[in-house]
Amino acid sequence: MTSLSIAEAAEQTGLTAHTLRYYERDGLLLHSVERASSGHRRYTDDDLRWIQMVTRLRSTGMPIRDVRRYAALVREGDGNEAERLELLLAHREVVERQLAEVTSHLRAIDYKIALYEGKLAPTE
Amino acid sequence: MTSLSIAEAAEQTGLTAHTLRYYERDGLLLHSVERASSGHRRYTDDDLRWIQMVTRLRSTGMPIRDVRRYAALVREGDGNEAERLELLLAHREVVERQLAEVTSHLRAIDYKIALYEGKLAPTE
DNA sequence: GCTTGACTTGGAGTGCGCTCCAAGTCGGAG
DNA sequence: CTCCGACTTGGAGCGCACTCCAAGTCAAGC
Repeated sequence: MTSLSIAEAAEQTGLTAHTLRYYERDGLLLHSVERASSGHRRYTDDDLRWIQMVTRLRSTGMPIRDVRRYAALVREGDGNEAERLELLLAHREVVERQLAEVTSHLRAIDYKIALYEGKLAPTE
Repeated sequence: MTSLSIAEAAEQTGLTAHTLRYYERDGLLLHSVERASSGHRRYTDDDLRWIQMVTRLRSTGMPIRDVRRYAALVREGDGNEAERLELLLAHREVVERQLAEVTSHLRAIDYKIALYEGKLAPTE
């Protein structure tokens, strides 16, 4: 089991050290990250795996507040899987609606782009 | 040519009256909206069409600042189509990268969802 | 033993995109 | 003439998600 400094964890996860501390403070992680005798954080593989899940939720647009709720459910342990599932399904719906909206707006923008390209090609 | 009050324009565009004023102040519109003798804004069809384009750019994630740049180019009139095209193409790239990222993260979340569903179905 | 560099903390600051407030104006209904 | 409701303005405030700062600690190298 490797154990990484905050800088290494930042590199691995694509987050900044600032953000890693912020997530921990804000209750997005399952528990406080272990410390070396120096007091420096040491990230385990499990930590990184969870942070990856957090990153997935965040970069699909889930608000910090909801990630915290999800983390709290997982922290509680077995017995609330239905609730976790509900939360994920609700999020999934939001994301899909959003994807559809962005896609349709992008098509309209593509149409505009085609106009400009058509306008550019013939005229000198 | 119809001409709408700010409340009606808000309803039509899905924005709030606050946001419509804010966009105008911030230079996202092509020109100041016309006024009735009372001083109240009157939105024309052209205004609404442009606001729709702004909405498309915004809801695909283009920052206000870039929408303002695009509006400035259009305001300038003929001659900078290449620049407008460049801006739209750059935006398009960003959006597509983002769509791809969100989609792939969503797949990972779907996998998690499947786990929970599988866990729920068999056990009682 | 001193310096260096990577870390620690609480708390303040930032950027974005609205969102709202207070005070005022206007046109029309009663 | 008075009231109402829809609007006007400049400017303040807000929520979100970081992002940074100052001051301090620690381990290792010279």
